[in-house]
Amino acid sequence: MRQAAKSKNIVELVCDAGLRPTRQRLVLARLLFNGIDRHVTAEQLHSESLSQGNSVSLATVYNTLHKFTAAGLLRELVVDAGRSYFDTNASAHHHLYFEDSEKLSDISSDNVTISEFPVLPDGAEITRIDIIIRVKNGDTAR
Amino acid sequence: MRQAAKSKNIVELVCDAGLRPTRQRLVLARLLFNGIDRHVTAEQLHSESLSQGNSVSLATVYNTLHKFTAAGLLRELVVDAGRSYFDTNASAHHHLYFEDSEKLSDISSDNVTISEFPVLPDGAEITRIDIIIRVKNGDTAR
DNA sequence: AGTCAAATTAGAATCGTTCTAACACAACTT
DNA sequence: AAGTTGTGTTAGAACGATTCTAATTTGACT
Repeated sequence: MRQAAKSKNIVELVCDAGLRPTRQRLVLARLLFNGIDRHVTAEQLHSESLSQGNSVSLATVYNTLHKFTAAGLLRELVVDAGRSYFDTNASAHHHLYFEDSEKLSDISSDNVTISEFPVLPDGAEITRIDIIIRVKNGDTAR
Repeated sequence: MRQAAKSKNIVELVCDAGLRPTRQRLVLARLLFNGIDRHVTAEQLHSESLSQGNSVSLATVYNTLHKFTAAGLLRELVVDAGRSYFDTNASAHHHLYFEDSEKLSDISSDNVTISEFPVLPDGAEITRIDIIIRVKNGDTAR
């Protein structure tokens, strides 16, 4: 369980990921890892940092999201054509997707069990299992 | 089980979907519903019809794929950001995604069981469950 | 044949994302 | 504290998939 709430920890978080703790990365990391799990798009995160007065270019937002993802701090997920969400919960779990509001909510993998696993081709290695339960109507969680 | 192999059936297939059997739609339907389940992108289908001498504009390919999807003949699925696949198997089933070759292969839903279903918010209604098992290495199953 | 809505089209427009190449900065030297 | 070097940031251009627009064509029904 990650609990990177205080600023000092944010610097460590970024450094531990093998990344230089630049102003931009710290701004973004603070927005992302504030203790609450989030599902953000690059554009969202960009406008959040701008509206709080911390200018970061969109290119940097993308670069940083990808670096964080490569470092295992984030998980990228695709739900809709033409838009990526970045999930601050990088551990194994699944998703509920509210089609109306285009919001995501986590499902613990404890709540889902896959039995009778399909046979994989020789040499194949599973990198990830994504389960998305698409829902319409109903309140947006979060 | 759909078995729309012969041309006559193709006309019916399109008409039964409530769509006018135009030349373009028949060309595309013939490519799509030839008896073998396929996972195609719009661009792929477009170039297939061109290379067999049947000109169809890309816009029409998109229009048609969406009409067919709305009619329940196809199922759209997103695996990668920025690209939609259309699956000619519209019934409930799941997918294996070969990251190296960017190909998909079906998994019967009989092979996967979800137990301990998560509790949904009030009023929520499941429209679909997508399970994608991402695989690297291993042969591409067609 | 004539009408009219529906379908098709080329090309422009849009959207999210990535690229480019110039500039700035952090960290390490001395 | 200045110099160097490689890494990070940036604005804006470029990109690829998809959608839109407005004009034209077609199919189906008088």
